[in-house]
Amino acid sequence: MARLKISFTPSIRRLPSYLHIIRNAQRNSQFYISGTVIAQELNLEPIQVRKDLAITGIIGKPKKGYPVDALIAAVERYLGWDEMHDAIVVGAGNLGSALMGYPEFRIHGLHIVAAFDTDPDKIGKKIHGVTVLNLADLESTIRGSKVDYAILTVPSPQAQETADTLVRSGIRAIWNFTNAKLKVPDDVVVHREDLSSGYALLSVMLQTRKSQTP
Amino acid sequence: MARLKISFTPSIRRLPSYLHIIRNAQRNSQFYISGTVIAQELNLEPIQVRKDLAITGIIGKPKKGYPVDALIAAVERYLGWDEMHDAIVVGAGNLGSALMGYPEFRIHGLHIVAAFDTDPDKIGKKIHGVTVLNLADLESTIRGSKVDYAILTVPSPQAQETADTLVRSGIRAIWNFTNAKLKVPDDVVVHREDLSSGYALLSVMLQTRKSQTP
DNA sequence: TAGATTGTTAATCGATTAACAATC
DNA sequence: TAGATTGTTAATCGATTAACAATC
Repeated sequence: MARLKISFTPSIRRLPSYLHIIRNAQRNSQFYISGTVIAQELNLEPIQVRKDLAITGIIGKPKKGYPVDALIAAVERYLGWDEMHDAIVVGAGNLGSALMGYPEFRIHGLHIVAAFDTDPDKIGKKIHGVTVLNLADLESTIRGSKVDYAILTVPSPQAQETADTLVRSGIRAIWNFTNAKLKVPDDVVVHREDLSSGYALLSVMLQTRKSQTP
Repeated sequence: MARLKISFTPSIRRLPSYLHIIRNAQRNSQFYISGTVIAQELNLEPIQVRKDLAITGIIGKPKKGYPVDALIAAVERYLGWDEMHDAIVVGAGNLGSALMGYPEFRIHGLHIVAAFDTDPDKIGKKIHGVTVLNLADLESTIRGSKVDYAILTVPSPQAQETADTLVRSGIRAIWNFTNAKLKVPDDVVVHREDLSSGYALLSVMLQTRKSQTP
């Protein structure tokens, strides 16, 4: 079970932040934006921004910076955000519901077409415009469709079982918000989003900062 | 505006996952757990797990592994999760509401004592057991209290303004779920949680995997 | 005992940062 | 033109991995 190793992981993770700033520049009718400016907005080093943007293939102009429209296109292209991808939310609980209503996903090409849950009170209802279907019907509904992404927000103990169903249904990518480490075939990609890890970092930062202020 | 640099950032981010596995071992009445076993569960290298656990100060026993109870205590201690910390949620929208109902936070010492919003329909109501108060009253309510954390889930355009209020109110740590890069004094720590960065990674993984399957 | 696992010290790897020539 | 900014090549830094003696 060899896991896929992605090069430039930290750079890829920074690209969405850059994109946000570049889009703001576009909204302000700027034609060029320099790596220096992007770096300033994010408290990063300009050289890091330039290196990161280089992986998208964009070519900047000395003295002016990067052409805004072309840069947005290059970043979106690199991230695969230039095309719409259908997604389903599996588990229409608190977090799943919040993600259905998260407007930014649409901007990034993620189109949530349905949600699935086992709760009879939720099945048939709409949450943030997304219809909740019976989880038991997942395979028959999704199989053969062009849904690429599953956003997995079921309770952790059900995560593996649900992931198995997703794989059988032809899902290619699972965004795993549960605590479970999922076992999936090699041609299915999984990214686990761990909210606790960010909290751990903040917690250690707070302790460090506290002890520095005597 | 020097930003705090935390050493061992990747290690700290992995600790919550370890903790989850070690807790399971405890539930199964195991007295010892080896780094090898933890590594297997998470598809990591055993040496990485040992190095990570070493920063918590725990001492293992050759052949047996780490004593489960002591290991949990050491990790929690290191993360500052051995004591309860009061937190507020600022912005009781979809995401904010979901986080109020996220049961894992309590296990990790995070106690959400109140939420704040500007929406008159929400003020006075309870969401997942948490009372929503008027955002206008934030400073007077929080000032002088022992609330350490603010979970910031307001719309991005209001983020900086709200953060300023939080700082004036004596908040020490901000968990920033908005797109805004916050400007805060040096004695306030901020961690920005960027859901888009995880999605970017998954998206690039999907493309890479696709192109490998011809 | 034999062998699994630890912790330490060293080697490797990859990401960040620095230096600087090219250029608009 | 002068100077800001790019892209490239090299140096540094930190994290991961390897090797291995110690040990229960």
